[in-house]
Amino acid sequence: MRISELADSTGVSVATIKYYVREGLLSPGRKLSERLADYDDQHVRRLRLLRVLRDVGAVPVGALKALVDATQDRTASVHDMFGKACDALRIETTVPTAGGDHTRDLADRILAQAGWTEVRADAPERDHLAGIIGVILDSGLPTDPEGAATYLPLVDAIAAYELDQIDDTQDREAMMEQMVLGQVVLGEFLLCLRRLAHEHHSALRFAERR
Amino acid sequence: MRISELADSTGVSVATIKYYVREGLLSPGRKLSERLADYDDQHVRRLRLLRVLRDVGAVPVGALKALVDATQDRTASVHDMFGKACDALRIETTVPTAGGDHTRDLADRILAQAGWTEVRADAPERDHLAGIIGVILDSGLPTDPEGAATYLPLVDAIAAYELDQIDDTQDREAMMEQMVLGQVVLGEFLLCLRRLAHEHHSALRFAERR
DNA sequence: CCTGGCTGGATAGCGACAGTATCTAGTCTA
DNA sequence: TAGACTAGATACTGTCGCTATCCAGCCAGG
Repeated sequence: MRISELADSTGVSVATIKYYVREGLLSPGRKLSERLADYDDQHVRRLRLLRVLRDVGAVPVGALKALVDATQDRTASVHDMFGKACDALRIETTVPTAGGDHTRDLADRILAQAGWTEVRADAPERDHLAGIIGVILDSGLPTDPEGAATYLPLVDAIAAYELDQIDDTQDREAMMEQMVLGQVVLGEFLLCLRRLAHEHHSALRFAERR
Repeated sequence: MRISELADSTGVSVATIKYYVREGLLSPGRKLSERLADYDDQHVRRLRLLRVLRDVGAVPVGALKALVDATQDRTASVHDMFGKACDALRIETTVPTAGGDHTRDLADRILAQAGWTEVRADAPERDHLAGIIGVILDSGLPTDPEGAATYLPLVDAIAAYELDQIDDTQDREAMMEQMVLGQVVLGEFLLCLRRLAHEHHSALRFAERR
């Protein structure tokens, strides 16, 4: 398949495909000659994935690169690969590390309470969680101390269900694809449902009230 | 309080404050003279809120404007205001409306199944949900047909809990602030916990596996 | 009273990001 | 063999969220 066909069958412009190849998101086609390369179904598949991640999840190009690199590293276990995916997909929101050690401690306690014992001790996500806890604490959000207790079993159920869906008879790359799509698309799905649920419950409580 | 004090006590530069005033995110100070205006605690509060929304939630400035406008409209009910907040906070990810009526139908069915009867019939979020369902369907994500059934009670519980936390003895603006912070910060909290849970469950299943 | 720093308001500029366009020189293919 | 297409390099564009500069004018301290 030539580049123009790849463009047509994915709806991505030739210029953008070249850009993605430059950025290392997509491997160059198999060279047939100096001025001609061949692209295959893998390219179509990858390109479709990249577009979904960008269109639905607004994943930055740099994060996509990290994802690709994680997939490429054949020495890592599947779990390590998934860990890197989690790291890359945490859109880098600058949570000003307020609270310091205290919030970090609270974060660790939440992990323990949830029973998530297998999370890497140095996972960047831990710091992120601590940061968010800091923001929650000093933003005047009315959170009761048992707030986390309400969330944890629910989140655990969701994550367990999603991981359960992954078909582990496939190859590494396909599994990574499922993991990443799950993170991003189902994450968006989740937030969307939550907003709808908010609207419903807000109606029950506040409709007609000025 | 003069503008430089407002800047100091929020950590936001004077230039940025001026920019926010220009964009209508922040009301101009009460004019004391041609070249001097007075800012009060409301400004500090608003500015802190704006920064949290941008730093943690990466909410675009345009969306912040929509939020401010929704708060300002005193004729709307609290629920209408919250509805507008939901609309503004759905970061506009271009979900290519694949599937057409079919996915819209599936979306309606999910709402019915969840029992969220109070969602506006013309809520933009419904289309967004339909779009996401479209993406899920043709992205090869292994979703069993009962997938939604797993999510709905969990999401409903989370949303109900969050709305329950809102203190309705306060004024309109304070309630809006709580609602918006809840949407954004707790949304981030939720996704963060979910990533951690993914990592834990992935470890249980895939550690050491190449 | 004057001088230096701060102010509101307007306008212009900047850096990151995600492409898009153009150019070159070569290569198919009809 | 002419016209369309291609890889690769480089330059440009538009949007976003600020920053910086400029212009008067006011105000407070010496």
